[in-house]
Amino acid sequence: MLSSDQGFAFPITTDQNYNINPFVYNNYQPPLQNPNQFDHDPNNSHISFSNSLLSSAFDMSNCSTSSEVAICNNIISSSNIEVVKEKLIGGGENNPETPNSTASFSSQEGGVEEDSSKSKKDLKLKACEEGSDGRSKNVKAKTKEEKKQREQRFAFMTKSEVDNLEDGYRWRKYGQKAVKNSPFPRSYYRCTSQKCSVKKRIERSYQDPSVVITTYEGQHNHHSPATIRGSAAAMLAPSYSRRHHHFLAYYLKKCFSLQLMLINKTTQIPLITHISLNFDWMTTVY
DNA sequence: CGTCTTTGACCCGCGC
DNA sequence: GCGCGGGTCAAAGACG
Ligand SMILES: [Zn+2]
Repeated sequence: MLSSDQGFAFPITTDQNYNINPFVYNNYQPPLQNPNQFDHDPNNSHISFSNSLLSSAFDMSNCSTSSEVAICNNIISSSNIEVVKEKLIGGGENNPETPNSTASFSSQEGGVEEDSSKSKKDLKLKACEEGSDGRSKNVKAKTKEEKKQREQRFAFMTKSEVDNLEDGYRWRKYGQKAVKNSPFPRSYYRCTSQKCSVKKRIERSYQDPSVVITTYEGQHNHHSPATIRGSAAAMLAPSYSRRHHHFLAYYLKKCFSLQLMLINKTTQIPLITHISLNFDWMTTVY
């Protein structure tokens, strides 16, 4: 009974230029359009979320579980990290114009599940049960019809020199493979928590070596381990964000349900993600 | 000695 | 069937 099964996911479609184009489905409404809510602050060298974003991020009072927020502009900008660009986008994976939400799950072969954004009512929890037993790999991979991954996934790009970005959890690397058409390998990590099957993979962008693409799959069924030695306030401090920017980006995005498009500055190829709202982590912050 | 990384083997779905 | 590519396993190492 993993509680982590409530979101479904999607499709990571691939094309020749990008190999990540994930949509994460969670029963939420279409995003609000508040382009001005988050302004890039050039004066803040560490992290460029506006104060309004940060304050609301850590003040749940005005955040219901169904709210969604759109982020425009750069999210993070610092000397060594930068979410390249985000814009409110529309549904179609191929057509960023129309603002709408999860409708575009698109394409997926696996997509039995999804009734798109509106009919969220019938979440089919059964979807991803297989994960329970991590060990016995053999044939038990039944769940036939459901076959492969149903785990919620999302990815985002960060500009960073280091591959190993801090995100508050402990990971065990279980594989590394060469990426086609890329000089950089992709690393596979699994959460070290016993019953948690969350995975992530990290790779450097095909052509822009300064960009790291991190893809998370699944939801943690536990709190962040070290929940970082510190308080929320500490986490927001510049010195903290400098070291854990990735962590912050991860949670801030998790915090709000977002639909955003990341555009690689050099290639202009969008990366579209839809991220779910989740405040679970906050209980561990204090 | 526990924990995490390395790395080739293996598995599996898919297209030819 | 075969090969390829993505994903995972697990034995052996590295490390503290
Ligand atoms: Zn976990």
